[in-house]
Amino acid sequence: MRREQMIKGAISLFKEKGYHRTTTREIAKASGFSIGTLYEYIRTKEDILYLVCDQIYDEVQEKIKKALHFRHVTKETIKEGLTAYFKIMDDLQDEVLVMYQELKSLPREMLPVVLKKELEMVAIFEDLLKRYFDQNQTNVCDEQIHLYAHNIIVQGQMWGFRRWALRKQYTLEQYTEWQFQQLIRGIDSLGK
Amino acid sequence: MRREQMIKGAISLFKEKGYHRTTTREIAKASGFSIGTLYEYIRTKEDILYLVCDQIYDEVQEKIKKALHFRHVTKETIKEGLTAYFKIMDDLQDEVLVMYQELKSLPREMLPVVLKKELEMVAIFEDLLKRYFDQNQTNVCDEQIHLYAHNIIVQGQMWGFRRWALRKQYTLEQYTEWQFQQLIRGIDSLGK
Amino acid sequence: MRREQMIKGAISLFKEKGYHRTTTREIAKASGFSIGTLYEYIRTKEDILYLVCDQIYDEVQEKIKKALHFRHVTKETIKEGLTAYFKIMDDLQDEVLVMYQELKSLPREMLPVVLKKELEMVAIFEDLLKRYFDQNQTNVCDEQIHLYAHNIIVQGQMWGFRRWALRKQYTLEQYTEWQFQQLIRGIDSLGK
Amino acid sequence: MRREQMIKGAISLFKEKGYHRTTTREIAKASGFSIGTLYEYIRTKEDILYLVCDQIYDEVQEKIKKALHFRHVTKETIKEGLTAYFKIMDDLQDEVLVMYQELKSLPREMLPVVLKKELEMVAIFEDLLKRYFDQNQTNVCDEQIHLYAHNIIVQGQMWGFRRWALRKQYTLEQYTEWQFQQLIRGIDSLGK
DNA sequence: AATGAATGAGGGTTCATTCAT
DNA sequence: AATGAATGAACCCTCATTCAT
Repeated sequence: MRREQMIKGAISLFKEKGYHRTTTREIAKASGFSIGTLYEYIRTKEDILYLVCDQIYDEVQEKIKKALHFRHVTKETIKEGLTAYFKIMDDLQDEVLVMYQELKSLPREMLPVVLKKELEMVAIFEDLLKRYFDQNQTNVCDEQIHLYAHNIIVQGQMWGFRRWALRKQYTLEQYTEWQFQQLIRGIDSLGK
Repeated sequence: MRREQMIKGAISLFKEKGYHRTTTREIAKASGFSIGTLYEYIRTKEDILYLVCDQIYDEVQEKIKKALHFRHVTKETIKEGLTAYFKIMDDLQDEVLVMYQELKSLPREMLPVVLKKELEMVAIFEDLLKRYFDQNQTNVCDEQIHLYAHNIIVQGQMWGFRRWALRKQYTLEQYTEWQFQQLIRGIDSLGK
Repeated sequence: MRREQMIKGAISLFKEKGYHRTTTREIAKASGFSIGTLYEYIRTKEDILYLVCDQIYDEVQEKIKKALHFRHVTKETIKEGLTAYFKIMDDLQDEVLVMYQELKSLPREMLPVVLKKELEMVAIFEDLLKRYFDQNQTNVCDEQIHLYAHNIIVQGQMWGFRRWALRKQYTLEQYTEWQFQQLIRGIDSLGK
Repeated sequence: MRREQMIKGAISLFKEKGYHRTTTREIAKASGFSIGTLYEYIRTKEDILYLVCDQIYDEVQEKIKKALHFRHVTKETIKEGLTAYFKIMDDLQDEVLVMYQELKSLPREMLPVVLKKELEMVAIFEDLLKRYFDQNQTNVCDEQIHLYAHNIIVQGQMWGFRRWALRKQYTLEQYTEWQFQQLIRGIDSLGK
C-alpha cells in the first residue's frame, strides 16, 4: 500500500520534473508520509527509480498480456495486437517517457533486470509474428522476425516520445492504421 | 574556439556520466579553462546542455547532408541513404544517446529550437522518399511518407539506444540490410 | 533482567563501534526486545551510556574485591594485588576502553557518580599500600601513597589503552612483573 | 593559514563538546569561513579529526624537543625533562584530552600515523633514560627502560585525564616532584 | 506491558554561481 | 580578460524519540 503510494507519487513527480530534479522530500510528501517513513521502504533514492521502472514495465506488460491472447493468428490478430499495444503506450505515455529517460540513472546492477523486461516485451510480438508466419506457412528467418518485433516495440514508444511531432499529424487511430499497413505490406510480401 | 572546446569537453563528460552528474567545474577543466571563464560563455549550466544538443544535431545533419545528395532516386539511392544515416548514428551513438536522454532537462524555451532540427532530419528522408515515388509514378499520400520518414529516423536512433540488445544479434551491416529490405518491401508493394 | 540484557547488548555494541555509532535500534535488537520496550527502561540514549559505565565499574570493582582480601600485607600480597588487577583489566580491556572513551559523552550530572567509583578503586590500592607501610613501620605521607595508588590504577588501564604498543613487547605476565619490580623498588627505597 | 584557523576552531569545539557533537557547520563558523570553504580543505569530517590529532602531536613534540636537549644526563636533567613534559601536558591538557578521546573515531587507515607519533614521544624519554644509565654505567635491559618511558608518558597524560582527582590534591609542581621522586628512587635502586 | 511504524530535526556533503583580484 | 576562492542553498539520508495500537 505504502509502496504503491510512493511509486505513484514518484512517477507523478518524475513526469513533471524528472528524476534528478525531484527530491526525496517531495516524493515523501507526494506519497503522503514523512521522509523518515519513505526511507523505511528504500535504501537510496535510486531504489525509487528502480521501483518506478519496474512497476511501469510490469504495468505495461500486464496490460499487453491481458489484451493479447491468441491461438489462431491472422492479419486481424496482428492489427488487434498493434492497436492494443499502441493504446497502452498512449495511456501510459508519461510513465514510459519517464522510464526511458531515466534508465541511465539506474545503478549499474539494476539495469539488466529492467532490460530483461524490455526483451520480454519484444518476445511477445516475436511470438505473435512467428505464429502468423507458421499459420501462413511462410518461411522467415528468426533474425528478421526479431527485428520486426523490435520495430513494433519502438514504434509504440515512438508514439510517446515523438508526440510533439506525431500528434500534430495523426490521431492514435490513424497512426495505428498506417503503421499496421506498412507492417503488413512488408511481411506479406515476404511470402512471395 | 573556446566555445568548441567547451562543447567538446562537455559532450565527452556527458557521454561518460550524464548531464546531471557532470559538474560545471569538470566541464571547465575538460575545456581547458577556468570556471570563471566558463561563465563568460554561458549563463547557467543548462546553457551548456543546449549548446551540446545543438551542436550534436548540427553535426549529425551536416554529415547526413554531406552523404546524401541525389537527383535521380532509385532503390539503390535509398539504400545508400539508409546506410549513410545508420553509419552516422553508429559513429555518433554516444552523442545521440546523450542528446535524447537529456532533452527533457532543457529549459522549456530551448526545446522547440532543438525539436525543429529533429524535424529537419525527418524532412530529409521525406524528401528522399517523395522523389522515389515521383520517379516511380507511385501515388502515396504525404502522411504515409511522413510516417515512413519518422520510422527511418527512429530506426537510426534505435540502433544507438537499443545497442545492448541489437548488437548481440546484428552487425551494423546486417541491421542496415534487414531494415532496408523491410522498408523497400513495404514501399514497393504500395505501387501495386 | 531486561536491564541486564540491555546493558550486555549495549556493551557489546559499544565495544564494536563506539557509543556514537551505535543506534538505539541496534541496542534494542541486541537486547532482544523492541525499541518501545527499551524506552521503558531509559529516558534518553545517554542513560544507556551511564548504565553501561556504571555496570562496568561495578564489575571491575567486584572482581578486584573478590581477588583482594588481605590482612597481613607483604611484598607478595602487593604482587598478587597487581597481578589480579592487571589480569582483570586484561580480561575486561574492551569494556574499560569503552568506558573511558565515552566518559565525556556522559551528561554532566552523571559524571560525578562514575568518577566516585574510579576513586573507590584508587582507594583499594591506597589501602593496600598503607597496610604494607604500616606493617613495615615505614612512614610515608598520604599524598605519596595516594599517588602510588593512582599510578597503579593508571598502569592497569594503560595495559588496555596502549595494548597496540605494549602487546608487541610484553606479555601480560612480563608487564606485571616489570611494573611490580619498578613499584616495589620505589616503595622499598622509601624506608631507607 | 586557513588550515590553522580550521584546526584551531575545531580543537576549541572538540574541547567543548567532543568530535561527534560538533557539526561541520560549527567548525566552519568557528574557523571564520563558510561550510563550502571548509570542504575545500577536507574531504570528510574525519579528515578534520586527523588534522587535529596530527597537529596536537606535532605541537606537543615540538615543545618537548625544544625543552629537552641534553648531552650529559644527570638526575637533574631527568627532573627537568619530567618538569618540562608535565608542564606541556598541563598547558595542552584540553588538546591532549580531545586527542585521546577521539582517537577511536579516526578512520582505520589514519590511526597508525598517529600512533607512530605517540611512540616517538616514548622514544624521547627512552633515550633520556638510556643516556642516564649509560652515564652511570648501570646495566638495565631495554624492555625495562621502554616501560619506564611509557610510564612517564602516561603519567603526563594522566595529569590531564585525571585532573578532576589530582588537582584536588596536588599542584602541578607537587605532582611533578612526587612522580620524579618515585621514578628516581626506582631507577636508582636498579644500580645496586 | 509491549510493540514498531512514524516522525522530522538535523547531520555531512556537493556544486552552481558570483565577484574581488 | 581571466581566475578560482568563496559562498550557502539544497541535497540525501539517519536516528533518537514518540505514541497509537
